[in-house]
Amino acid sequence: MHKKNISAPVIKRLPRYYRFLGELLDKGISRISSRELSDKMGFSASQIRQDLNCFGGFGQQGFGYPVEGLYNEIGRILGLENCYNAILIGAGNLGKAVAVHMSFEQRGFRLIGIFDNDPAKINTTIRNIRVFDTDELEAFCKENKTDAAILCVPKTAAHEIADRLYNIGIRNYWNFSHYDLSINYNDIIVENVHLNDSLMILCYKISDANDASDQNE
Amino acid sequence: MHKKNISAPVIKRLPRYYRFLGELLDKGISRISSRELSDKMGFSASQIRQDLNCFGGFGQQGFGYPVEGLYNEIGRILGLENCYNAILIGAGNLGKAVAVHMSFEQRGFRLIGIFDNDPAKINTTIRNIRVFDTDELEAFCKENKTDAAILCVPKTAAHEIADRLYNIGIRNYWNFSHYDLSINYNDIIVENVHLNDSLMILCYKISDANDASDQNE
DNA sequence: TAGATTGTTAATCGATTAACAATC
DNA sequence: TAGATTGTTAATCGATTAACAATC
Repeated sequence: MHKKNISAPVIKRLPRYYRFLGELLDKGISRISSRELSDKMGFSASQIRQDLNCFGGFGQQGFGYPVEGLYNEIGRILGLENCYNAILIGAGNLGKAVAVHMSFEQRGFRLIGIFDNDPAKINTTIRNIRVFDTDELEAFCKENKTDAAILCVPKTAAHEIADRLYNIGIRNYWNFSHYDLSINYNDIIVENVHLNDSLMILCYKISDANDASDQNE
Repeated sequence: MHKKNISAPVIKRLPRYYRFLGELLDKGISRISSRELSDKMGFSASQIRQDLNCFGGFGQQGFGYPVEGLYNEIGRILGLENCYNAILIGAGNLGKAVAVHMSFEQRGFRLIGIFDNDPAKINTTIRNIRVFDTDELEAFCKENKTDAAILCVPKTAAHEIADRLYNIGIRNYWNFSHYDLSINYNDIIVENVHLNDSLMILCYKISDANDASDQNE
């Protein structure tokens, strides 16, 4: 079902296709050509056809692609019909935002537990999910099948928590902490969200543009 | 000062260099070779030397790179000594997390105002910064030089807010909303943080790995 | 059928890796 | 000096774009 060895650039574009096709679907558009998609999304038509053909021939010569069929197909390729059990560690501002903000169920996940070591937070609920004491991590994961962990802890705590999660047997991570998990373990799957890095890149882009407009180099 | 036409892959790696060099500095390490950095960071030594040489010859043959000098140099390349005035729109969970969580001052920015249209939030303070009514956006930006906007509004509000910010003259955006700014304006600088996309990519990676271990294709 | 648009191969472009002379 | 490691050029690899035959 899944084709293998799809390159990282292609995979990164899939959610964007999914988003745009969803919008077209909402607008009631049922058919679209790679050329029209190109205009809307800013990828070249050639690249769109190449990308889609990694997974199969979803289009029809002379007519283009069926929006709904393609939308569903990409959802399936992404694996969104799954329901991976995820736990979130760190119920600070960021952890709370992630817990409340994300539509996990529409993205292939279910949030089954939140952990924190702040007594003021333990036993409260966020989005109807109980906040447990971090001490209970091992016991919880023994009782509840846990497929993935979301790391929203400060950098100082990340190393210890990561070791514990790894020892429990968790191998899939959504990592918001400033700690490079893949350096220490090589048999894990990590998707990083490094907000600091992102902000620094914005800073670079702005500074670079300013330098270019000031002609005095 | 800034070299021009640095490729996007190189720029994306800069914050990571900065982070690792900062750690070495904390540990009191004063000198490092591209080979050692390679082991720590997971980039090839060749790539590290290529990357750094985009900006200048910071190393010394036979000895390697001075950690502190290189750290400062990359900070300067990123433009972190700047102090761009930024406003944040949307004081929901995510906006609040971003406002509280980020060390703006160490990343070239200063957060000068937060905006929301929820009466319960207006005139409260987050991190000592006042939350203003979104209606006051134009007036505020007239009074206060505003270099960048951080968009933490829901998708439904993003389009209207983006138009208003653009009309005010703001051209630099840190975009957390699910709205593609660069489709509508072509003279702006945007750095996107699409959490939904990131979660879907994690879903793909997990599903893909599971398919590979189930041999039944 | 004629027009349109895909699927796919070939050409180009760019990024990464390898190699090595320069030099500390 | 000899050993080590950079800076930089050349070779390779991979991704994007262009082109066009297949076909709806």
